[in-house]
Amino acid sequence: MITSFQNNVYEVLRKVPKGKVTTYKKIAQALGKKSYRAVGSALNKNPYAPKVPCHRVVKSNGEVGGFASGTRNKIKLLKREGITIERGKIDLEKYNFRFVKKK
DNA sequence: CCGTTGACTCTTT
DNA sequence: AAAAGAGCCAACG
Repeated sequence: MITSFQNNVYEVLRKVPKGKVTTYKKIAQALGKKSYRAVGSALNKNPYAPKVPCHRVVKSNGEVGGFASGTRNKIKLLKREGITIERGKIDLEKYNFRFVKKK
């Protein structure tokens, strides 16, 4: 069962381009909420695996975070997209993606 | 409806 | 720097 909340998360995350990453917090903010945890839960159930790049979502402090198929695998995928990860952390300043802010 | 759990985040020790 | 506590929202039983 796909809830509206999950659908929102997937739609936003779908906009993240290859080679960039976002954080759970930003997604929540994009939805106008502070449900950081709920966002993670939604991604864990992610029914649109190839459509939604859940591996491009990291924690706000730069750590990779979690992954349904193993954090190790997540890191590998990110590196494959051209993202450099050092000591299990990502340069948010470098790869941080901004959702189109419509004024 | 209430309590527990979770791929989180921030502040304080 | 590392650990602990508090805050947050949604899904499940």
